Amino acid sequence: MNKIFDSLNDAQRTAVEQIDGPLLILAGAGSGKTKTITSRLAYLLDSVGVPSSQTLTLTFTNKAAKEMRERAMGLISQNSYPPLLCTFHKFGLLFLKFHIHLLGRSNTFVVIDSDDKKKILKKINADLPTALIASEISRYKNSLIDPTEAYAQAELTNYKHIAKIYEEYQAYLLDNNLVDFDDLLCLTYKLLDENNELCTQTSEKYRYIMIDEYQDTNELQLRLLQKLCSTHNNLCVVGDDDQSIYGWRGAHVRNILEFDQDFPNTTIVKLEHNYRSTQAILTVANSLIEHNRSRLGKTLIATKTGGEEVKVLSAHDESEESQKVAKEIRRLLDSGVRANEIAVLYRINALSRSLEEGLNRAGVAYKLVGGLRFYDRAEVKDLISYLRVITNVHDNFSLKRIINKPKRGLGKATIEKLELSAMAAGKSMFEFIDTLSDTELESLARKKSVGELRSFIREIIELRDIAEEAIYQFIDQLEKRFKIKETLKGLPDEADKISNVDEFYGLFRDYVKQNPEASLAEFLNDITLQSDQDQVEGESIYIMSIHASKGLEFEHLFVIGMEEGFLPLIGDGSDLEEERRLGYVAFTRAKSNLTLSSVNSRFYKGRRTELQKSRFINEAGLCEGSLILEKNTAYKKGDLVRHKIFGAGRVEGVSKSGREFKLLINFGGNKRDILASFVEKL
DNA sequence: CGGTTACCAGTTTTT
DNA sequence: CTGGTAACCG
Repeated sequence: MNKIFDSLNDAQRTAVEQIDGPLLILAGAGSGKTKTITSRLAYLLDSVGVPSSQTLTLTFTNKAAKEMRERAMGLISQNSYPPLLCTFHKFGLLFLKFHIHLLGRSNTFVVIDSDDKKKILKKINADLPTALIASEISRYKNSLIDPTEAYAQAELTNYKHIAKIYEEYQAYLLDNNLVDFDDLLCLTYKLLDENNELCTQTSEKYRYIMIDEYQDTNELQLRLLQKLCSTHNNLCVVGDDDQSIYGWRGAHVRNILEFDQDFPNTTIVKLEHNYRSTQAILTVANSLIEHNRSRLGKTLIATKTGGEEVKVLSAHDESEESQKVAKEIRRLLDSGVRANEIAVLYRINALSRSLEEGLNRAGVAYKLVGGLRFYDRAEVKDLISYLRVITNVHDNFSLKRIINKPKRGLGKATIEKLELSAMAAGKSMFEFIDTLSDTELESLARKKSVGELRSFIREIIELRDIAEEAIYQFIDQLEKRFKIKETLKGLPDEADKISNVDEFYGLFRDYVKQNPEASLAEFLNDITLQSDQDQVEGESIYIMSIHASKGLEFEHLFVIGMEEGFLPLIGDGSDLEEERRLGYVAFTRAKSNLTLSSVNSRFYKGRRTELQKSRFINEAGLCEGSLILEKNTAYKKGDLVRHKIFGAGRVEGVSKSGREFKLLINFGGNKRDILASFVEKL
């Protein structure tokens, strides 16, 4: 009990103790959000005596779930059974495993990822871009609109077309017993919505529900939560409206802004004490975010006073920018700062290239966070397809991916032919090929391929038996039979690919060791819901997009590309307030040092563009040359100066005029622009 | 079938 | 300038 409360401040403690009814915890950046949520869970179990099986804690990412679980387990007394703490999607998966039969479907379904989804869509439609259709279908599902409704409400022919594709896509999923990510949530909702008894029963089972990062929830998630707490309304959500940066992905900031309207009698607790950043950094972050109109309003209060001023660095172009940043980083490293305490952030990934060049030239090792995810790499997806076919030979989709890997002399046309004939015969491709005689097969494929196909079929069947009877031998047998690594030889980035394959093999072996009873199918569904968890440590600095930095913190932080058009990024669908929140998220990652940089021109999309400084620099209360590196003559806002005629004044702004600095000076209410050479520092 | 070249579009990204 | 895909020959 004391263990839980000892290190909490008053607001955190209030949040922990308020257990009944809706509770909104507005947790500012660095305010001890995870500590509060995990303490609350421990309090529920240990002090209130709620059985752990009656709690449900949901997060967005596996990483957050894992971190929270670890921290909660450290607080909870040993004798309680671990509470359910997982991602929204994992919860959906578990729920569907138990209840999907109520929709007339089998619980042997397979979860497909967005890549699979796009491939299916591409097959269905040739003309419209699949990315667009994928996101439209996702939008429909998240608004609980089925294909029939989508068609009915579509006015433009293009949308009718999309609705039609949506219908075919759904039929395809149903035929192959597949579910996509959105289905995990919308089918769960559907079950709860259509079965009152199940809804009541489920709500009564989870009497205390907590949601992390509530500002990232969408409409469907809100409605799902309303079902889940329909019998008790014991819903505690934690989030920060100022850190809502996923609007473009369907997150509704309104969910957090209007939480008390969705759940009447809400208690609101604000966590405004920031334990991460210095006062100097928080002043800048607060000043920026205050320019947003739609926010609940809170101000971060520093617990670390003082701190170095936020620096603004300007450069002529991206190569000078990265050179300057790299030089600063080099200096930090030379002064004994550990590499993993340094990070560089940017709004768009395209900015990483010049940065990487600069870092390489300065000999600074870096780790790029984000980029292509492990499970999305082609060679890893191939392996997954092998595993999927082995668990389910009827999976035509995965079969097509690997049937010619390694090459078996089958081209697009042959595969198409096989598929169509199989369809006509009412069989899956695997089954079809298996039941055909050699002569029949020869009429569909090259003679040379027939033998290859036969052995492919045989190996798959044998591997299926091995998976069932001796799963610990499975990986070795898979590699032995299909020579996966060998076929990667000679390809570009051969070493990387092979090491990814080895990594996958290792992951599989670990999984088998840890879950000896699990089947291949369970392994597959688990990894589909998993993102990159690699948090490689080592002596290198981090570079990543602002989005990827959410939830992280760094002692020394650089934010590059502070220009109009890059941050804020301007384009269709861009939202200035969300861009400002991105700036806020970026700034609040810094613990003791923050440096912003901007350039006069940047090479982007094949052309050089002249750029203006980001308005966010001004909004943050910084001005050009707030503190310019490498120039000891620079003035910054707040400096006292003396002019021969006007006397003493205070600097309010600094800008550049040719090679000189122009200062905006306030001489007792009289403001004037004056070149720096005409004044002296006091 | 499989490798080549032409062409196009081009934020942010988890599950 | 990139990277990814579609169309095109050997």
